Amino acid sequence: MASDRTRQRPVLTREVIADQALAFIDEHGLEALTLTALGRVMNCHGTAIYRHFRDKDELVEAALGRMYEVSGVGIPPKGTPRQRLMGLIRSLRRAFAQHPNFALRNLTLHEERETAELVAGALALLEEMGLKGRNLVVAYQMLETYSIGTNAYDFAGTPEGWEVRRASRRLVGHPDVDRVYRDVGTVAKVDEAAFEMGLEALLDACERLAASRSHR
Amino acid sequence: MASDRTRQRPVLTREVIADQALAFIDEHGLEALTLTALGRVMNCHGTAIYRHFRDKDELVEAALGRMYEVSGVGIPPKGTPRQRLMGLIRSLRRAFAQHPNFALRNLTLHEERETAELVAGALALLEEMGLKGRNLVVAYQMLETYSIGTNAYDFAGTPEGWEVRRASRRLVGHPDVDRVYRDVGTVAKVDEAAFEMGLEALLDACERLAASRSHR
DNA sequence: ACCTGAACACCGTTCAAGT
DNA sequence: ACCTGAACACCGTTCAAGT
Repeated sequence: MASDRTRQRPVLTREVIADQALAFIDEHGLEALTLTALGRVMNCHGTAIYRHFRDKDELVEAALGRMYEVSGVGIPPKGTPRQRLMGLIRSLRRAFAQHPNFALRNLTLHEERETAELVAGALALLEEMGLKGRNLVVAYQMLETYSIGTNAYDFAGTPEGWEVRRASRRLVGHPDVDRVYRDVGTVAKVDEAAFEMGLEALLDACERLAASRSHR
Repeated sequence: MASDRTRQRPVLTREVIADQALAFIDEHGLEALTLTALGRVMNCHGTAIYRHFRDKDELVEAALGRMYEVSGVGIPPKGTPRQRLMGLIRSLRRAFAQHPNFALRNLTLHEERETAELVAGALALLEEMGLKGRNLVVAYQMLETYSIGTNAYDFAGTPEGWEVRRASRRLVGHPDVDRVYRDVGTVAKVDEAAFEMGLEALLDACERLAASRSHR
């Protein structure tokens, strides 16, 4: 119905721009995202973006929000509380595995409005596991910090960073380490095994805390 | 013995510049570190630094190295393997608590030559606990990722970020959470309790893994 | 109302020129 | 050998001018 759009430029709206920024960051990385570069991709002047976003930071935040949406981050509807909690944390990890260039950005804190319902859902699951009071808060914080922290460290700079981590490991000169890290593919596998092992251990700790009678 | 140094400028050497950069980052943050700003502090032209460092990244890396040194990061000489391992990880956490502006920088991987002996020491302690082969590598990776990841998430943007995290928590509207986060001081306390709880749980998992007969 | 183009302040980095 | 100063390319951001 649009009369004549000038040479295939999409309509500039917050969502369209955020999606383009998401694609750009996925392909070229966060450091490469420049307003003029993004404008070139969208067939518009880079400064036009300022009509829709206050500054670059707000744009990147919107792109991160879109990433959460398209990645299907959420709590699985079925299973025990523990299983559903692990499902949420694993869905977060999958999201950053697919969009590793957002891993670092997720560490700097902003007002999190969109994730508030995920937090509420996770808290409800921990309550179902028997946690309450200060124990509930500490357990939640432990899981959030573990999830965000490990995602950031494991995926920041991947896949190029795998070779760096592997080289650093072999520099140590330990025979067992040397054998495991013989090829680059094992770096991600070890990271994954370590993540799963840690996740199970932390949830064990949550269950133990729930079983203990001390709750402030 | 120096004949006449021009108005209190220290001799420009890698170590002196790195120390000044460390102090600057501690005070003003990593984003505020500009070569011209650092030059102003040191009474020299900003470009003079390029005589001693290849680029800004190399300078920041040197500052991070100095931070490790002055913070006394290391393995305590006495105790059980588990205690010594926890001592190392806690010393790392103390270092970033005192120098939070380095928390984010530690996530991007570089060739780690200086920390190689710490890695070797940690591996030796895990071996004393009975770990070997692939299990040893996975356990080590789990602890390293936990340490670096939690430090990054807990300290990036502190102390200003505490208020942001607290505001985000109260946004959820959960009564228990609301009560715990009544004042800002509790944010750091909850983070600390969560870190300790997770650390113990991960070391429990390492001991269990060592006790199991499956290795490799 | 929305976009363009020029402009501003500020980066990291290079390099010829000074001493 | 080491530092200075000018210069370059490139940022984010602002704003008057166009349509």
